[in-house]
Amino acid sequence: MTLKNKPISQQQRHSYHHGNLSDAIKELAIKLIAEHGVDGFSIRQAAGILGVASSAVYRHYQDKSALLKAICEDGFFRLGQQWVSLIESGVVSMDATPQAMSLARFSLGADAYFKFATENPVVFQLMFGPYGTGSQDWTLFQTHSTDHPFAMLCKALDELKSAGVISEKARENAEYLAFSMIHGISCLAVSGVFKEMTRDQLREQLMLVKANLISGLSNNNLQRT
Amino acid sequence: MTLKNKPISQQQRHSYHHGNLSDAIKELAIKLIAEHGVDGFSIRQAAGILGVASSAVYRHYQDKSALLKAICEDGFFRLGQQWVSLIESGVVSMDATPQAMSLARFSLGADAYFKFATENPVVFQLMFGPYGTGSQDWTLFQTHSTDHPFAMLCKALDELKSAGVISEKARENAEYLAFSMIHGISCLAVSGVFKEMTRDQLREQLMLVKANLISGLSNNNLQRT
DNA sequence: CATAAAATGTGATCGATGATCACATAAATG
DNA sequence: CATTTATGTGATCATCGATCACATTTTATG
Repeated sequence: MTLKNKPISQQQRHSYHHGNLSDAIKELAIKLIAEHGVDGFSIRQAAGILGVASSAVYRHYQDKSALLKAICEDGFFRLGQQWVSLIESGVVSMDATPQAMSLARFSLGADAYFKFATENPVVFQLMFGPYGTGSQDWTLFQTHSTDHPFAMLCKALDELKSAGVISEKARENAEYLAFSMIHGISCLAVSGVFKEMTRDQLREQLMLVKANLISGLSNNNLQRT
Repeated sequence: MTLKNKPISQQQRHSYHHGNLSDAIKELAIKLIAEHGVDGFSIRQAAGILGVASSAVYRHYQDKSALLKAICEDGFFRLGQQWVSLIESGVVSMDATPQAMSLARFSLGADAYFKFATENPVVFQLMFGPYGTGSQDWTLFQTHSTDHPFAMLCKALDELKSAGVISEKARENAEYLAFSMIHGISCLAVSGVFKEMTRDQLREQLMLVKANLISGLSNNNLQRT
C-alpha cells in the first residue's frame, strides 16, 4: 500500500535486514511476471535476486497470493492517483464552457485509465484477475472511497449531467455502461488482441470509444434490441 | 479441438488405455480450475482423478501451458459455434424489415458472446489471458477464418451497413469499437465486478451497452474529445 | 492373419517450488 | 541497558512439472 519508498538506491547490500523487502519484492515481482509470466514467477527466485532467504518473504505476506493481491491493491490506488493527476494537469483553459469542461475531464479520466492499463499491463491484468476483483474476500472493488477509480468515473458522469451534456435519464446506470467501454478497450489493448496496432492507431480506437459512448449517452432515445 | 466425444459414459474403467484422455483432461481441468484457481490446478492431481499416471498426459500435451492453450482453442471454436447457432435459432419472423433483421442478428450475436463468457468464465478468462490471445506464437486471434468470433462480428456490422442502419463512415473501424464494448461488459461480468448483480440486472446492462453502441454508430457526427 | 510400427500408459526419478519451523539477529521501546 | 518486537536464516516437507526407459494396446502393413 501507498509505497513508502525507502532509498531504492540500495547497494550497501547485506546488512542482515533488507530494509524495505515488503516493497522491493512487489516491484521485482511485477518485473519478473512481465518477463516469465505469472506462473513463471517464484518467490524463491525473487528472494534470491534480492539477496534474501525465501522464508523472509513470508514475514510480509502470508502466501504467494497475498503478495499478488497486495500488488493489485497498489494498482487500484495508483490508478486512482493517475486519474486525478491527469485531469488536474490537463484542463488549462479556464474560460471553457461547462459542457466542454465536463467533456474534457471525462475524456482525460478515460485516457488515464487506458494509459495506466497499457503502461502497467501486468498489474492491470492481475487487478481484474483472480487475485484482484476475483479474490475471495472481495474488498478491492467494493471500496467506494472517493479515491477509487470507479468512484471517479461516477463523479465524471455526474459532471456531464450537471453540465447538461447528458440527460438525467441517461445518467442512470451510465456508470457500468461507461466502465464497460473504457475497460473493454483497455482490456483488449493489454490482452494482445491489438498487438499489431501502432500507438497512434490505439489512441484512435480509444478516441472512437469515448466519442461513441458520449454520442450514445447524448441522444437518449435508446431502444431495446 | 472440435471435441470427438467418445462415450463419456465410461466406467469400464481401467483398460490400460483411457480411451479419450486428451479430451477428458481438458474437461476436468476446467472444472478443477473453477474450484481451485488456475495455479491451484495440477496435472498430477487431474491425472490421479482420471485414474491415470501423470506422465500419460504428456503424450497429448507438451506441457501444462499447451494444455491450457488447447482449452483456449476449444473456447474460440465453441464461441464461434454458439454465435451462429444463437443467431440462426433466434430470428424467426421472416417478414421483418432488413433494418430490424440486421439489428436482431447483431444483438443476438452480442448475446451469444456475453452468454458464453458468463457460462464459461474459466475458459473465457483463459482465452484472453497469457495462454490465449497473449500467447507467444499468436495463432489464436490472427485466425480470420469465417467461423472465428471476430469475423462474425465483422459480418454482423456489414449487415448493419447494408441495411442502412449505420453509415459507411460509421462502419469503418467499427469492429474494434463494437468488440471493445461487447468484450468489456463480458469481461467485467466474468471478473466479479458485477458480482452483486442479479441475472436480470446483468442482462439489462448488456442491453444498455448494445443500445448505446448502435445509437452512437447511428448518428455519425462523432467529434473528438 | 500375423507382425511390425505407432500410439498410449506406467513407474521411477530429478530439480524446483510453496510453505512452515526453530532459531538468529537487528531495531524499537521504555 | 534490557526487553520486546520486527525481520531474516537455514533446514525441512510435501507437491509439482517434466523426462526417461520400459510396458501395453491399437493400428497399419505385407
